Amino acid sequence: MTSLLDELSAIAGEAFAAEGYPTGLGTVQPSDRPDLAQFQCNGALPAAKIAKGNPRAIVDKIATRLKANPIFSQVEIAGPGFINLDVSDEALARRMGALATDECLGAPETGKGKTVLIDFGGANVAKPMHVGHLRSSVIGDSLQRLFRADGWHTISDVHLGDWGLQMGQLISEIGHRGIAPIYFDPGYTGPYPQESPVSMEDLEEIYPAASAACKADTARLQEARRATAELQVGRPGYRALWEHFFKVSRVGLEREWDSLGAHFDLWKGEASVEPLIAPMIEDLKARGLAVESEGAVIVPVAEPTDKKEMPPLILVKSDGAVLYGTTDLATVIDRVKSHDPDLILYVVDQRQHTHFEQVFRAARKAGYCGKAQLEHAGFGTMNGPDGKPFKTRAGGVMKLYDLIAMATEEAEKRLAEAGLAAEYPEEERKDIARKIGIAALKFADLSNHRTSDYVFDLARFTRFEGKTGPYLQYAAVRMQSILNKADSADFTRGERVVLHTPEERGLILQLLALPNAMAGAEQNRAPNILCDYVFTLAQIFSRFYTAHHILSEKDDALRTTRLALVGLTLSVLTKVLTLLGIEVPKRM
RNA sequence: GGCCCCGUAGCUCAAUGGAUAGAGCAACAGCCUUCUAAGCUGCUGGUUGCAGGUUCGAUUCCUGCCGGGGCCGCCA
Repeated sequence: MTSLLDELSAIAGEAFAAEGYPTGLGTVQPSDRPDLAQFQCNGALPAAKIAKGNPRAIVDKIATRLKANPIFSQVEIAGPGFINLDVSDEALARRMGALATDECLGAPETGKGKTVLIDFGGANVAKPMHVGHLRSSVIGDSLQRLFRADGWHTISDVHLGDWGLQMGQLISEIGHRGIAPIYFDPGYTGPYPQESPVSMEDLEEIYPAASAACKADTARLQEARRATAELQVGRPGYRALWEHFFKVSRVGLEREWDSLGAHFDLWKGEASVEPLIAPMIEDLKARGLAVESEGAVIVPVAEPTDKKEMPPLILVKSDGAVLYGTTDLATVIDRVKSHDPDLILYVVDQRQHTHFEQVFRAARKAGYCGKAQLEHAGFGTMNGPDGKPFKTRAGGVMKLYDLIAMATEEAEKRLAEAGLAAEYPEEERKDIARKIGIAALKFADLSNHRTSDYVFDLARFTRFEGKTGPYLQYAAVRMQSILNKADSADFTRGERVVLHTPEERGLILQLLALPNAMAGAEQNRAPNILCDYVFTLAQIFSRFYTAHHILSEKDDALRTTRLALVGLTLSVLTKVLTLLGIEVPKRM
């Protein structure tokens, strides 16, 4: 089903076309002046520019045509050439009926027949997830949900960091400690033990130690580089160790993402494309796209029109090891071959923008993209109160697990303060607190523009008042509570509604705007548009709720209409929260 | 040094080139014997960093400057 806004735009577009102007000028948008009208169309102004005519004369003609359409209850000319529009109550009620019976609640079908592959999560093997992984996980998962809801075929891939220098650092550190000598014995070729010589907890301790050792001692760094290169050319003992790292890490990572509610279709990593790398480099060399330079193999990607200097993409280092740019490029080949996507979206820190620009250019030059558009959807950092990237009090990196625990604890505090859930079973209260904590983190993260940094403030994020996740959950719970009571009283929810008041009209208009919010969020890869939409919906609902008492309403027609509005609002609210990855408890 | 992003109310943040730049928090004045007082109504708060330019119209596009962050060939 097309959205109300699209229908109005089409009507206005026809009017412009009939006067000899481009259809696109008919774009109708919600009015900037709700006191004057519900909608506005500004197309007459650019039309006047095209025709070099007087906007007023054009707008008169367009308005006359629009007035002939009974969908409008008001068509007025205002200002330099704006057209203010109101839609009739009958048309709104009809639209609402259609919305209520539509399972998708009017979701746009922008992705019909198209495939998007989303690369997010950003985690590495052997490293615990920390606060830096929150944004990629939360934004990526939300985009995945949104694209799917808009009709796209979506494929998500964690694309684990499992093939670079950090692997060599781990291996050489384990060698130094003599934990598992069998993997380092050049004379031994297997089979290697089934059981991992190191646990996730071991890795969490070993990796920082290895990293520090390499930083302090260049000999150790050389050793780690050598181990990396040997792993990549397939030394059996190292490969066997690597397998253990991957398996052990995956268990821990899955647990973390489960608690965040983020899921991946594919658990591939940099190493998955290892077999593709050598042929790819051969191919690039053969075609003269890759060249040797200072002992390394590079792909120059600078273009004459560049204003900024664009360093080449380094495929093979002078020590023979490959880099993440190499695996990223090979991954494009793999993804195009396996899924033939229309779009590959990389939800990765904004600071890696240049890196992706290099990889994308190399992929295009080599013709590896198929029909896929490659796009980096970067994001800003989560900062502490000092405006610098978030740290623990001690100045270290906070683990994601600890962050979630902190949020849950804060949520429990808030519940106690508000006197909510006090008499519920312990287990249920814990579950509610967990859902609130996650909602607080996610909504705070997603409601900021993707590309901007934001300040972490847990006390603010977990409030039940204001623009927060917990507030929206509470709003949903209370709507559900009204509906439960209505069911107990055997009240029916109307199918045909009769709109009478400004509060009812305001609510229905916002409900009907859902498809546009979804389309806008998709187009800009911007979940904050959904956050704005859903918060505004809750505000408008509050106004409606305050103005009209529902369960005590004596007039059956009024009560059924209003119950229908409550039901529909709850459906839309829940749906948008789901797109944001936020769960609503049954009660609070 | 070069390049990229950002600079909006006291604070945290929004705003496809369009009317009077909006929310939340904070402050102030009202509103609960009624569906969970989650809020609602009203009020206060701005030279959109500065200076130019394009445009009928600029927070938005262009140029310069100031301030903050980031990136800049063998880490990811």
